Amino acid sequence: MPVTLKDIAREVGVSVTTASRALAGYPDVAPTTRQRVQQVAAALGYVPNTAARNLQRQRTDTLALVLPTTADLRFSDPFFSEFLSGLVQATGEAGFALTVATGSPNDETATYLRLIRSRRADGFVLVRTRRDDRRIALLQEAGVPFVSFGRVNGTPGVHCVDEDDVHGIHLMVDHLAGLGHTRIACIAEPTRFVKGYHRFRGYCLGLEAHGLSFAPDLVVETNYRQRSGYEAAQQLLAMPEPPTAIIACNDLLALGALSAIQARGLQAGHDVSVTGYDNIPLAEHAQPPLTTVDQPADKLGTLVAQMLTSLIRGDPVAEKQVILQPAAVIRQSSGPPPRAARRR
Amino acid sequence: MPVTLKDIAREVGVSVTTASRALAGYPDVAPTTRQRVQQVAAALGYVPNTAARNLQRQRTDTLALVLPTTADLRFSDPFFSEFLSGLVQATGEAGFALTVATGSPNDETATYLRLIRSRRADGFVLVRTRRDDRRIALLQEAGVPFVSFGRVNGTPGVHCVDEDDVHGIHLMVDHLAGLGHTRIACIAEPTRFVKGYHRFRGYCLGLEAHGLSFAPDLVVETNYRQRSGYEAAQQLLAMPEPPTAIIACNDLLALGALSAIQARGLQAGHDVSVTGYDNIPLAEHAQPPLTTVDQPADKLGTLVAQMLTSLIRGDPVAEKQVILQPAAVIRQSSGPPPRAARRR
DNA sequence: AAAAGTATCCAAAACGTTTTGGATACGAGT
DNA sequence: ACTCGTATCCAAAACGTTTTGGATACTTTT
Repeated sequence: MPVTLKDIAREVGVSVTTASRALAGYPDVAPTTRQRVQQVAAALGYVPNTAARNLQRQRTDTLALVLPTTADLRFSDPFFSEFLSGLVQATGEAGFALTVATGSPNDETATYLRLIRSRRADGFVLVRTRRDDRRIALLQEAGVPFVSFGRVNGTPGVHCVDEDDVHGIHLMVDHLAGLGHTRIACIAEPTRFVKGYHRFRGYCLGLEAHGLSFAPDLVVETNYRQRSGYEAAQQLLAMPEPPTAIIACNDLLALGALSAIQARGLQAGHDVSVTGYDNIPLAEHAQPPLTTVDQPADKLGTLVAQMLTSLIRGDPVAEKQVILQPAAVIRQSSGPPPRAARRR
Repeated sequence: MPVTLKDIAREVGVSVTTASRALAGYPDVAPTTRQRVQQVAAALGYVPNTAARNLQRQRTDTLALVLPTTADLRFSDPFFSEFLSGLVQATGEAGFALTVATGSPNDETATYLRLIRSRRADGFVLVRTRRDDRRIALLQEAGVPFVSFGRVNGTPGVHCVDEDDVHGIHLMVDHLAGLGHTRIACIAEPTRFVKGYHRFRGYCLGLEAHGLSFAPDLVVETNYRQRSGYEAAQQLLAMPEPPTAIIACNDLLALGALSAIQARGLQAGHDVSVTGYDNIPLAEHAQPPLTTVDQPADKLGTLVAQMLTSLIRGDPVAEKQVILQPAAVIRQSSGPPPRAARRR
């Protein structure tokens, strides 16, 4: 039922070769012939069979994204869906398709190997990159192009897109220290992930820059979920000498922290300051509106897609590492420390 | 570089046919031969070339999902990312791949036609289904299997998965009416979408069931964004005789409404009640925690994937329409109307 | 008039898999 | 000795496209 090149060739009275070359724009086909071929192709609604084309061309014009799916890293982050949105959009605009697969972390290598060997995709998008990430060596050895969302430092020559998380959190420390806070806690993402690690480092470096001492009990390393932010904040607030400010390493954690603060009868932004990271749409409408660091999710997705498709095409890629500079978004969840705390 | 059947055949000293049939489990290959083939295949890390296999089999074992991307329908809904998570997971478990494309609404038909004609996918997942949806006729005519998330009533024989939105919103009306509210507003999603339409109908039917009159000025039809919920609530609260309860047709809208209420110095759940829909993870940690209707996003995604893969395989599908029954989740954003209002 | 160039076309091969339709060899049944 | 079944194998075709390496006819140059 589907119309093939053969149908067009028959209809026009020309060979399959000529039909193919006419549509592909080769110069060795007469203008009138080309026109007739194009006309018939359009009339019949011809679209090349992807499998046949992929087989012959030895490429698929497809990017692959493997979603990390584990119980504790649930995939409900609004940041991620905007990232995906940008990724899909730019992928399509570059004439590529995107296939999304899933692989549990235990057979992660197998998932990637299968995708590579089956030639299902020409390149890979890496997300949730870890500091020691087996996927990188795997893809490099296989010689498959890939772009990581999240900096990769150890290995040279890795293409990646990221925002400067260290600087981003540093901005929050600057902001809070500037307001007079001295006991600043941190609800950290897992530091085995590069972004979580850099955010935590930004916290440490920020404290140092302001001459504040690092107190291990003011740091709670947790996962990405809002509930964890809630629990971590509860724990921090229950301390004998609780922090006056909490830097949460993403907005969901921060929203959880806000919730914990209010559940305790305290006023966020007054009794305790809270900051987040990502500036998801919800942050603006939180109660109180959340001070955070802007991370333009869909733009980052777009950049990843553009870099990866360029890489695959062999187009020159200006920068191997594109690191966006973050901007602070100051809202009402942060304010000066309460007087009682200031007196200490 | 990639290892093919030919490599295995040469290594084992057998024909390509036999190698293929050995791996495919045909009975006409000697046990010892099969074993050697399997062994060599495993040793060489053989994975069939997808393009070649698809071309020959005339199917792709792939599902397609076209993301709706427009300015006002931004794709940052946490509900959706969980839906996608379930979809991807179940798709993979069924041995299918998922390709995600994007199509602006103006060339939507073209996007689908291209995907169909290029034989890129064996079936389609429809989301954001509209009441009058051209995609349905298109896919039916093309004879391509598809499953819609969101009921499709007009056309018979359409496979779909949904939650009973009418009933879900009805539950919220019941709840609010039971608390004594009589002026119940509605912030509706666009009613050209089936789910938005059914939710709005649930509101109307609910009012009717409780003998409450329908007031057009208590209804604001908007889009899916939180900001819109904020603005709609502002508008409702600015009325000379504002509603005592607001039914928002999804959680993001509800969160926006909560925000507007607090910005006005009112207390949600006390001065004005608010309910949402979807029970996204954020709802539980909102301030105050949001009364809403549970819609298990990842389960719905899973169901869609399972139904669609069964459909493609030709397996029997028990029910063409799987409609989950919703459950109310009562939290603190809803309470009895303030006394001043009750007196009226 | 022959040679060289140019414009236009196409048959056949190739991509890697699965399927079709036998072929071969061997032992059992007559 | 001959047929018949059975177990095991494989050459060739097919899927639909792109690419290779000419072929043909016509025009221009020498």
